[in-house]
Amino acid sequence: MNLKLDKIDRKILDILQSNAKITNAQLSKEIGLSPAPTLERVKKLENSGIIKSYHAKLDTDKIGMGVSTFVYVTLKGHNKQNIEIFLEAINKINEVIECHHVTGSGDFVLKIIAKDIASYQQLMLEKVSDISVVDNLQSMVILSTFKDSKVMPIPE
Amino acid sequence: MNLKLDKIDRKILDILQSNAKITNAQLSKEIGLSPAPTLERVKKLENSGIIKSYHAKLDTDKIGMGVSTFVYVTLKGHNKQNIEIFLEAINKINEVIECHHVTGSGDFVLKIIAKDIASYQQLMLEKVSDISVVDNLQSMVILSTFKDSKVMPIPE
DNA sequence: ATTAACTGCAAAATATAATTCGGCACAAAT
DNA sequence: ATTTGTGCCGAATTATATTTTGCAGTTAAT
Repeated sequence: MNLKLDKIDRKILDILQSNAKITNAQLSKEIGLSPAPTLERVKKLENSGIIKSYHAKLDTDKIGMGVSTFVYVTLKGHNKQNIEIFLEAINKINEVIECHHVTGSGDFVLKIIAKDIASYQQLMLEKVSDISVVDNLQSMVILSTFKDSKVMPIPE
Repeated sequence: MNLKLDKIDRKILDILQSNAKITNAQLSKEIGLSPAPTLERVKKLENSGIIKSYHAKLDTDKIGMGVSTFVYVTLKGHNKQNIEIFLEAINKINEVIECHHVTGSGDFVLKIIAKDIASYQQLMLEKVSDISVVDNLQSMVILSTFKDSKVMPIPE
């Protein structure tokens, strides 16, 4: 599978990142090709795994999930077994929508969403703090989000 | 506009969050309705703003953006004007894909992607550190991402 | 209770879009 | 020069979305 991306491919990726629901006909116009080769390129990008998936983005306030937070987690020991225990527990919690292993004094960064502060507190107390290998938690509540672009720049 | 979501709406949102490219026919099967009312519901969800947009998710490694980081930013003053100066500068940097105003001793959390560590360093030195109102920066490199679900739970 | 208005649904008809196919042009290799 | 491969286009075909019509259940007003 050839992964080299030309200018047109990058344009396609740009457009599909910001609007996945565009029709192939419209996409082909915007990149300056006819529908057939446009579709061919999109399929190639999908099959090669460059495009991993397509997702609907929801309004968190409107679905009643008004509270979003980042949580910095430190584990009791940084060994492999503890990490596995932690990840397994985290995977079961739907409100944890992101989990990243990071460098720095802490170990993990989580992104968590909740209905409100009360249910956030409950979630943290009952589910997250409760994970045996968790040593320390530091929460930051997101007051507002100014950028959440979903469009990554693509290097040449 | 009525924003009340019933069980079927929530199921639709669940499915579209994890797979936005499903056909209406298939979606209608999975929720147990015929295509017509299914489409009607999806359109309602779109028009009411509950579904904000649709996005392709790319493989960061395959597009050559292997480095992702969280950056914790403290401004020199927490006043409105400084925040505006900061946000304006941040908005121009494509590699900054997220920017959240958060509680805590610092002010903002950024998510930044870059080709590699070298270009990340260059980006930080030349563009981010350079913003006049930035006081302190603390970077955490993402070693690996275990969860990035794109599917938020929806309360009843 | 009876009617009217509304809502959500299904089935079929229609419109739109995706996909496939055949062939042409250019480029690289022999 | 000839072959081979790649990428493109236009047209035909197939699949899908969308609209329309009408029916049934629910609610509200008379």
